[in-house]
Amino acid sequence: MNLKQLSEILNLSPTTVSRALNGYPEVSEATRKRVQAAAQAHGYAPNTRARSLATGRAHAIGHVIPVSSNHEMVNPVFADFIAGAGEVYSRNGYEMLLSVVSDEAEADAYRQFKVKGNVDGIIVHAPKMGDPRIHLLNELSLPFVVHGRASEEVEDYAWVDVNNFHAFERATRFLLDLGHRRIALVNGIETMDFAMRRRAGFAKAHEERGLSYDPSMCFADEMTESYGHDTARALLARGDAPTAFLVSSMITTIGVRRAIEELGLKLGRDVSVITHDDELSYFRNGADVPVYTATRSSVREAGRRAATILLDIIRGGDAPRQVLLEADLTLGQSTGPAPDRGRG
Amino acid sequence: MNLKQLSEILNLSPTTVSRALNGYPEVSEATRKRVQAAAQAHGYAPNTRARSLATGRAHAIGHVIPVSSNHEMVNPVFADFIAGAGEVYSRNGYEMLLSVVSDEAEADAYRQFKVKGNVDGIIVHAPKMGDPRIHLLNELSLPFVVHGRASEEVEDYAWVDVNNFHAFERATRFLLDLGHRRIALVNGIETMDFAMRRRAGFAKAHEERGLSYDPSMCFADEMTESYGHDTARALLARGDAPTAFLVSSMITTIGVRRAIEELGLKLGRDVSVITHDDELSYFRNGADVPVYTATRSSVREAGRRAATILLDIIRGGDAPRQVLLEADLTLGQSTGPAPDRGRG
DNA sequence: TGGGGTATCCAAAGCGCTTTGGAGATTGCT
DNA sequence: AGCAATCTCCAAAGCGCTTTGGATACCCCA
Repeated sequence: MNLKQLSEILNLSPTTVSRALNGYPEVSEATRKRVQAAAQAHGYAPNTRARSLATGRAHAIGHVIPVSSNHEMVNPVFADFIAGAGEVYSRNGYEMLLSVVSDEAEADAYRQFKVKGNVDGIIVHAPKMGDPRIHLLNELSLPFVVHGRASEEVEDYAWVDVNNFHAFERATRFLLDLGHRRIALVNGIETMDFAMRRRAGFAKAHEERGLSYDPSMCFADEMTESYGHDTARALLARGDAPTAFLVSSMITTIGVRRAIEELGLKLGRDVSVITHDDELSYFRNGADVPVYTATRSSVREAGRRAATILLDIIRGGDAPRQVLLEADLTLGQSTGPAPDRGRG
Repeated sequence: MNLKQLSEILNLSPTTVSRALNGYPEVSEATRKRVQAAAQAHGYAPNTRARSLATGRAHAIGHVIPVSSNHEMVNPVFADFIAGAGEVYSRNGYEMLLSVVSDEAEADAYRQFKVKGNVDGIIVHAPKMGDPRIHLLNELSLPFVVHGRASEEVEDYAWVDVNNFHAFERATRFLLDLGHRRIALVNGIETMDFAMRRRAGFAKAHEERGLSYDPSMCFADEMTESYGHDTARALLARGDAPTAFLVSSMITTIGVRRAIEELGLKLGRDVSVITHDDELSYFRNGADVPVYTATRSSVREAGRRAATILLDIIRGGDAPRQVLLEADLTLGQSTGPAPDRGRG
């Protein structure tokens, strides 16, 4: 069933049917109703490709998912981010185009999107410091929103980010307040912008109290479970073992926890842990009392916000282009006062 | 830059340029080279929408991601499955269209794909027993591959599945061999086909030894971490606590582990656990010696296989349409002989 | 009655590509 | 040399839709 066939059934021209369906005023309410009813009855919906070609708008948003070439890891937050963004897209009649691409090919993926004209805008994931993609996309004049920010970037661009600096600054302060002085930072790869900011917050909290931290207790890698385990295991074997961990992801925290338990230590008593919690749907941080003390911010909500901004840009709206979300610091069972010196 | 402009630069007709680029034989090798070079130089790539309209092939595959309406959960295996499928798509010049949709709206999402003509095929996720989508898609005559199977379905269809029955049968046998007699099954929702099959395998292993299992030790729910925790916590408090757990997902197993440790029990000694391991990229099951004894099957590989089959169907190929992957049973540190009766 | 305004509908062009059905140039063969 | 076969290339139609620029019919008022 296409437009022409439907119009023949109705004894109308394709023009009128198209206008009726798209809400143009040049058609009487009576015929509009008639057309809508017929479209419904025959299960007609305009062919996306034809409409896109005619209007020049793809009604689709592109997401480029980078797969790190070394570990072939897919960041687990993508699923939830995409779920959030997807909600907004469907509600607005947009489609989501996913491109799974290895790191190096990413820039080219954006160019392809532009040249092939199959998206109206793009969401940029996982920006690195001074990420070149921002310049590239501005140059291509393809609307985009970044999930995160790219420091050192001077150009103007739209973004949705969590205040990672502030979150980790607060978390660190909290641990210092509890008397912890040897705090390990188990961070993401620090070319990633969020990781760099978290580290800066961690450092700032020490500085402002005139304390210094041990760089040999700061780690940066892809946030897998085994990374958390192996790092914690090694650290806890040291003579000057840390009394607290600040961990950048729930998954990695699971590994840290495993190490702690293997050594017969008790979480929240012998060792304190604060994690960053993206509120992944399958990994809620406890029900009544959270299991982990955590800096918390919903990545799904971030997805919604980013999508909303992008659609607004495409429509030429004037909503704010930059959203900085503050993370909650929720108190859970994984933190406690620093144990007496006697232990170490 | 479009076809016409490029052809003007080259002093050729659009026809010739199109043919040169698409490898038709009606054009000399010399001009083909010239055309390709020019396309490269000017960064030309055909407009997807126009090409789709002309050829009637969308060069895109649709994935419908259902978001369960009650818990708003996104299955964490999707990310890895999609990464696997995405690889195959990009390699073959296909795009991936994602539709995030609540359970109820799913059937309609497929109809829309068909009517709007923006995909050439569909991957069906998370089939339920006797899933109506299979009949629907056959009726729509839209090529599709199911990730999993739908028992009670008599129609013919393409699928890629893990032998869930066999995997859980073997795992159960293994626990029985170790002397375990009270085994808890912490399963996914049992309207899901895979969950039902796993339960059947679990039952079969008992039966064939003339043993019976306690239905009050069988659970079925969305596979979150807290589900695993709360279930194990409750079970271990019982007088007839299980000595072993068979768990349907790594995430849920993390919760089970947490419960075990909270109670001061030792995994692999006091309580044995076997999990199903989808080989999620961020959650590798240990390095040298696996942490968990597990039935293991790469969901990413399943994604690759499913995508490959789908493209073959679309091209009218004749590769096998049904792939049953056997899961490995890998021995890890989470299982051991059943503890003496004395303990309970 | 007749001219201007308004409401309603339509014909045709065009979006950028592929593809059918030739046309012209070149070659091979007798 | 002359004709058919073969190489190259091209004009034009068409994919299904939107949109510009009318055309027609109807109404109101002088």
